[in-house]
Amino acid sequence: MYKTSKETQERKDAKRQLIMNTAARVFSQKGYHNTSVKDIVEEASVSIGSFYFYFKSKEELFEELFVTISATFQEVEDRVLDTGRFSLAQNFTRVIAATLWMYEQHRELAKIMLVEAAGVNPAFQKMRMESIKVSSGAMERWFTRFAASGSANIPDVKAAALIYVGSFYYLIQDWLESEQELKLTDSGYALCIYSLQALGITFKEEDIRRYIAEVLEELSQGDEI
Amino acid sequence: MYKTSKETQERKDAKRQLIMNTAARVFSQKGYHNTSVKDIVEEASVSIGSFYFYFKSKEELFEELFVTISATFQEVEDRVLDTGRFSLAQNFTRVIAATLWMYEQHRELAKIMLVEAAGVNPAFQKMRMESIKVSSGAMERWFTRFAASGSANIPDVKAAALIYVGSFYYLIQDWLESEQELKLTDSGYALCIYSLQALGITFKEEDIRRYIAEVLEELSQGDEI
Amino acid sequence: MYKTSKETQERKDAKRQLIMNTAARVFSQKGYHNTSVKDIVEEASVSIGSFYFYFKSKEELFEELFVTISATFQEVEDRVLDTGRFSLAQNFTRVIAATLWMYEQHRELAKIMLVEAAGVNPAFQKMRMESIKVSSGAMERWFTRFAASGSANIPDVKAAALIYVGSFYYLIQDWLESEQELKLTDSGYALCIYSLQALGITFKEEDIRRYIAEVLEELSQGDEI
Amino acid sequence: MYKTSKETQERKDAKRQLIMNTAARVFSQKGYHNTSVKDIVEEASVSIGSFYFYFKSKEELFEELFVTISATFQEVEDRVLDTGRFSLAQNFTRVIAATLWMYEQHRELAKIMLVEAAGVNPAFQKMRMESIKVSSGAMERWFTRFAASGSANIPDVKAAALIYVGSFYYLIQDWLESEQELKLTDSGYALCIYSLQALGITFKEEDIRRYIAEVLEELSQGDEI
DNA sequence: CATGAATGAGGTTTCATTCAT
DNA sequence: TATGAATGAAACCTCATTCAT
Repeated sequence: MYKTSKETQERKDAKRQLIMNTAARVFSQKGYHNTSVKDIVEEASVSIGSFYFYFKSKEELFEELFVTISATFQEVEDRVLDTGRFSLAQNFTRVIAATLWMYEQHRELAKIMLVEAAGVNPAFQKMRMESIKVSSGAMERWFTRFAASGSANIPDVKAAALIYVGSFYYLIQDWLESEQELKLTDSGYALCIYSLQALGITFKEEDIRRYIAEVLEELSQGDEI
Repeated sequence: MYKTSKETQERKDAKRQLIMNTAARVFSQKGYHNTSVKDIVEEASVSIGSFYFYFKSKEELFEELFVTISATFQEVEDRVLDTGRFSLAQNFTRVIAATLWMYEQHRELAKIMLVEAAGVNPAFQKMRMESIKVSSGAMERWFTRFAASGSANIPDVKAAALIYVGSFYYLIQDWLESEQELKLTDSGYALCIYSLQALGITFKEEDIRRYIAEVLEELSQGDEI
Repeated sequence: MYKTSKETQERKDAKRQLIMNTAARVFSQKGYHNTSVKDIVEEASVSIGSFYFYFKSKEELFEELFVTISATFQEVEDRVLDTGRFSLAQNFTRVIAATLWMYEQHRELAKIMLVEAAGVNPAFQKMRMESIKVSSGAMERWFTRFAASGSANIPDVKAAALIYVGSFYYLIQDWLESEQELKLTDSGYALCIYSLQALGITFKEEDIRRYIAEVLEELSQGDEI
Repeated sequence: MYKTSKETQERKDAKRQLIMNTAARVFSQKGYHNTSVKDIVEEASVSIGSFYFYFKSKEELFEELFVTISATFQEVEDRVLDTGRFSLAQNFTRVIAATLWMYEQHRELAKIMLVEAAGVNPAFQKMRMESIKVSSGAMERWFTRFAASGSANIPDVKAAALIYVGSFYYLIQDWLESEQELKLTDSGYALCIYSLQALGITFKEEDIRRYIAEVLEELSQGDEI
C-alpha cells in the first residue's frame, strides 16, 4: 500500500514536472500571451484535464515557473562565494562568471524570467524587478562590507549595487535577444574590469582571467542543476 | 471644402492625439495585453469606429506610440551635448542628468517604451532592445574618442558602452516599478560617479554636482517637449 | 435659370451614372458581399456622401442596377425579331444569336444579373429567376403560336419554354465562369440546332449559319447600347 | 478510455451532424451571407464553442456541406442506370426521373448546392459550376456512344451535353424558387420528350410515361439516402 | 450639392476553464 | 486520476449609414 502510493506519487511528480518543463520551453519560444494551454498540453502529450488537475490556472503555472526559476538562478551564487577563502576581487569575479555561466546553461528559463515575465501583466513585471532586487540586496550588503574594510571606494552603496546589478542583467538580456552564443569569458571579463574599476577595487588583469577560468572549470565538473 | 478645411484637419489631429495619449496612459497602467480597444475608447470617450478610422489596428497604434516615444527620448541628448564647449566629464554628466530628467517628465511613456514593449510580442521586444542599442552605439563612438584621447581608460569600448547603457536603463526601470519619485540629483550623481570611475575618467565630486544643477536649470527653463 | 438647372441636372445624371457603372464593374469583379461602399466610391473618385445622396442604400443601388440591366438585355430581342418578315426558324435563330451577342458585349453586367444576384439575398435570387422568366413567358407565347400553326411539335408549351430558356441561360453562365471568349457562332449554332430539333421545327443547317451571320452583321453595324 | 469510448464518439458524430443539418436548413432559408454563426448555434441549441470545436470556420462548414451534398446527388445516377438491361430512351428517362426525385427529396440541400453556393464567394460559384459539369461530362460520354451507334443525331456532342444539363438544372432551380411542389411526372416527362427529340432519339410517348412510373416505384421502395 | 468624420451594432473567432464520463 | 467535449465571455475588427460642416 505504501509502495503503491509512493509510486503513484512519483508518477504524479513526473507528470507535473513534464508539464512545467514543456511550458517553460513553449513560453520561452512563443511568449506567454501567444502560448495557449492547448499548445502546452499538446507539446507535452498530456490532456487539458491533467493540466488543470496539476495547476489551477495558466497564470499560476507561470508564477510557479517564475519562482522556481528565480530560486534556481539565485542558488549558484552561494555555490561559488567563499569570503573566507578568496580575496574580494576573486569572489567578485567568481560570482560574475558563475552567474553568467548559469544563465548560459538555461537560456530558455532566463528568457522567461527576464523577458516574458514583463509581458504577462504588471504584477509579474513587479515580481521580475523584485527578483532582480534580491541580487541587488545581496550585493548591497557585500559592498557595505567592502567599503567598511577600506578595500573599495563606494560613496553610495545602495545606488552602486543597483547600478551594478542593472548592468549585469542588461548584458544577459542583450545576449538573450541576439541569436549568438554568449562569449562567457569575454563578457565576464569586461564586466569584471568595468565593475571593479567603478567600485575602486584594485586588481591585476591577469588574475581576473585566471579566476574566471578556475570557476568555470569547477562548475563544468559539478553536477547539472 | 470640408475635406481640406483647416479646422477639420485640426479637429482630426486633436482626436488622433487624444486617442494616442489615452492609449499611452492605459497601456502604461494595465499593460498592452490587458488593455482592450474598448478600454481605450471608453477612456477617451470616442467610438470604436473612430479608433479604427485613425488606426489600422491595436498593434499598429502601439507601434506608432513606440516609435514616437523613442524619437522623443532620443532627442534630449542632442539638446545638452556640446563637445566643443564642455569637458568630457561635464558632457557625460549633462547627458545623464538630462536623460534622467526627460524620463521623469514622461513616466508613462517611459513605461511603455521600456517595459510594455517587451510583452507585446517578440518583435517588439526586439525593437525595444534595438532602440536601447541606439544609445549604446552613440556611447560606443563617444567612448572611443575618450579612449583615443587618453583621457579615459577603457579596455573594451564596445562592452563598456553596453554595460553603461544597461546600468542606465535599469535605473530607470527600477524607478518605474517603484511608486516613489525619482531622486534625480541623487541617482544621477551616483550613476555619474560610478560610471566615470569605471571608465577611468578623472573628475572632482563637487563639479559633478554643479554640472547636474546647471543642466537641470537649463532644462526647466526650456520649453516643454 | 433654366439653363443652369438643366446643366446641373446633367451633371447630377452623369455622376449618378458614374456611380452605377463603377458599382457594376466592382460588383462583377469582387461579388456583392465582398464589395464595400467604400470600394465603389474610391474606384469612382466620389465621396461617400455623394453615394448616399444618389442612392438610398447599397442594396437599393444593386436593385436598380439589376432592373436596368435586365431591361437592357430584354430589349435586344425586340430589335431583331420580325415575325412578319422572317420565317419561324429564322426568327428563332436571330433571337438566339442576337441575345448571345448582347451578353458577350456586356459580360460584366451579365455576371451581375445571372450570378451575383443569387448571392445578395433570397429576394434577389427570386428577382433573378423572375427576370429570366420574362424571357420564358415571351417564348411560351411564341411557342404557342408555332404549335398552333402546325409548324412545330410541342406537346407541353409551358415546359418547353422553360427548358429552352434554361438551356440558354446555362450556356451563358458556363461562359461567364470560363475565362475564355464566347464562341458566338459555334455556341449559337449548336443551341439553335438542338432547340429547333427539340421543338420539331424543320430547318436546313446551312440556312441557320447564314441567319446567324446576317444578324451579327446587322448588330455590329448598329449603335452600341 | 473516455477518449476512445464508442459512446462518446457516437455523441460527437451526432452533434457534428446536428450542426451540419441545422446549418443546411438555415443557409437554405436565409442565404449564406445572411446567416450568422450565432443563428446556426441558436437554432441547433449548441454553444458557439462547440461550433468551433467541430468546424474550423463558417466557410469550411459550408464547403464540407457542399462537397457532401454534391456527392449525395451524384450517386443516384449510378443507382438507376443500367445500359446492359435498358434501352437508350429508357436509361435516359430513368436518369432524369431519378435525379429529379432525388432533388425533390432534398430540397434544402439542393438549394444550397445550386443557389447559395453561387453567392458565398467566386470560388464557390466556380465549385458549383464544376460540380454541375461533372454531370455534363458524364452526359457527353454517353451522348458520344449514342451518336456512334447511330441511334441518335447529335452534331455537336459537347454542346449538346452542356445544353441538356443546363436545361435540367434550370428546371430544378425554377422549382426551388417556386413555393409549389415539383410535378415530378409532368416535368420529367416534358424534359424527356424535349431532350429525346432534340437528340434525335426515337421513342414512344407512352413508354416514357411507363419508364418514369417504374423508376419512381423502385426508388420509393429503396432505402432513404 | 458635396464631403468624410463619426458611429456602433454585429460579425467571426479564440481560449481559459469546467465537468460529465 | 485522466480525458477532452463543452461552454461563453470577450477580443478584434468591418462597414453600412448618418450628419455636421
